[in-house]
This record gives sequence, structure tokens and C-alpha cells, in this order.
Amino acid sequence: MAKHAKEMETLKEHLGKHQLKFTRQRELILDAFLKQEHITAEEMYHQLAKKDPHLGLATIYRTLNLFCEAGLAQARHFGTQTQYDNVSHKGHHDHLICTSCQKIVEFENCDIERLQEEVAAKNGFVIQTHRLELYGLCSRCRH
Amino acid sequence: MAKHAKEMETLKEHLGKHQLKFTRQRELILDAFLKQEHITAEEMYHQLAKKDPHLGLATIYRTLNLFCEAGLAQARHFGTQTQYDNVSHKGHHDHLICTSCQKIVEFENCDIERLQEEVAAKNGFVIQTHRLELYGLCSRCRH
DNA sequence: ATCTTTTTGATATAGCTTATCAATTTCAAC
DNA sequence: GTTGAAATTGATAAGCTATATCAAAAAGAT
Repeated sequence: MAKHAKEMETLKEHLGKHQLKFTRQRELILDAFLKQEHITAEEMYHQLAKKDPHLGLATIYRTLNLFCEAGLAQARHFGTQTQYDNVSHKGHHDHLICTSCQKIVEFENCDIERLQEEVAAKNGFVIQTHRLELYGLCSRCRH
Repeated sequence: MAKHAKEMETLKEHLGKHQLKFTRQRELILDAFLKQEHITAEEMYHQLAKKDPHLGLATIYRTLNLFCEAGLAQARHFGTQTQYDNVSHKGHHDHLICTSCQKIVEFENCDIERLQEEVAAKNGFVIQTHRLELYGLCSRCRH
């Protein structure tokens, strides 16, 4: 089985539905994208510069946005840049962050996740991923 | 008791600790900031234009960032803009964000908040604020 | 192979935030 | 209340990221 066959199929399906075309660039970018958990357009631009020195930055942005529309990627605004997350990479953890000592504790809670699904469904959304950060004071810093 | 006395005190404490000064502009901006749940620098610029036509946009950005450092505000990157959240505001809401069209839906869920408190308590934390963002596809972008 | 439609690459443009810097203000010391 | 060092402000330039533009190239159906 070819690498990333399933995602490639998802992309082609999306392209077909919207009268879009399957191009060498889209294939190249998808391949690179799926190898990582998340990436910025700029990072990808540099990564692919070796394989295709003429690949334009605008094409990368356009293609990553296309992946979002196809449900393969998720855009997240991080600081001043946009990070594109690979949706097929699962494993998400949430964080408890101490605002005083910056200590970070990871946690996972199925009940919260279930409620998130409910809220999303109520609003017509299908969740791809989420981000939950709880900011507060840890026991040590409270004293 | 004066309006926002507690937050004003927090700000002055922060200023004192860092050899910064208490200015008319900082007081004006804090007062306006605390009246709302969240705001962008641009919005505040227009709001305050009547009260002080000479107040510069750069000062607003600088001051809102100062509030973040003092723990009064929290910066959140939404689309291309930065939104500054009022940490002291109770009626906190979370966000559903479409990864395709960037549409944002606000929601509030007491059950989730209660579970967050439980998780925090279990880890010895006391929550000050939190950030919950659900990323996915809205009903329109799914078709 | 032909022809229509989409895509690409290069660059210009737009939009938000920060950097710069002379003039002004704050505030502690006298 | 003056004085003076240090911080702040306002106006604007500059920096960055992301999108728009458009002629040339590529895709894909016929």
C-alpha cells in the first residue's frame, strides 16, 4: 500500500466534488504535510525548496488552506503565525498551567471530551481537534 | 468604592514592581478595558477616540500587552487579529472554530466548567482562567 | 491533439503589530 | 515647588504574514 493512500484518496474525493484538479504540487505538499504533526507555511516552503526550487509560497498557502477545506488539516493561529495541524495525527492532551511558576501538568478527561462533542453537535460542527488550557495556581505557589 | 479599584490596585502593584509609571493613558485604557469581556486594539482605539483624540494606536497595543503581563488580560489570536480577554470577567465563553471558513461560534457550558474544576482540584490547582477551543468543520463546510 | 478551465509562480497588496525616536510626562529627591 | 533622570507617549515607518492579481502553464475531458 502506497504511503498516505487514505489521505490521498480523501483529497482526490474533495477535488472531484469541487471541480478542482490533481496537480504535482498538491501531491508533493500533501506528502510532506502528512509526515509531520504540524507545520507552518513558511517551514514547508523551506523544506520543499530542495525538492522543487520553483514552488511558490502562495501555492503552499493555497494548498494548506485547501487541505483544511478537505478536512485533512486544521489551521490554528499561534502567535503571529498560522500553524497547520495534521488531523490524522491523534494524541491530544490538555494542559494545566501554573501562572506563577509555569509548571505544566498534562491530563485527559473523557467526560469533558464527550461534552465537547455534544456542544459541537448542537451547533452543527464535527470536531477535528481541540485545545484546552486551564490557567491557575498550583498547590505550591498558592502558599 | 471606586470603579475597578481592585484591578487598578493590581496594575499599580505591577507597575511598582517593574519601575513603570502610572499614566493618564494607562488609567483611561484600563477603565475602558474592564467594561467589556474582550476587545481588540483597533476597537478600543475607536472607542476612546472621543475621550482622547490624541491617544495613539501604539499606546493601546503597548498598554494591552502590559495588562497581559500584569495578569489582567489574556491575548488570544483570532484569525488575523489579536483579541484581549478581560480575565476578571466572569461570563466566560468558549469557542467553536471552523477550520475551513474560520467561522466562530461562542458557547458556554457549565458542566464542562465543573469538570475542569474537578480536574484542577485533583491536581492541586485552583483555576484562574481557561481557554477552550474546539476546532472542526461547520455544517456548511462539510458539504 | 484540441480546447476549456483551473492552477501556478512571481509579485504586489492588504492588514495587523511592533520599532523608532523626538517631545512630553512622571515621580522621586531635593 | 523645582529639578532632573527615567519612562512614556504619539506619529509614523517598518516588519511580517497571508491574500489578491494576472499572465503563462498545466490538467483533464472530449
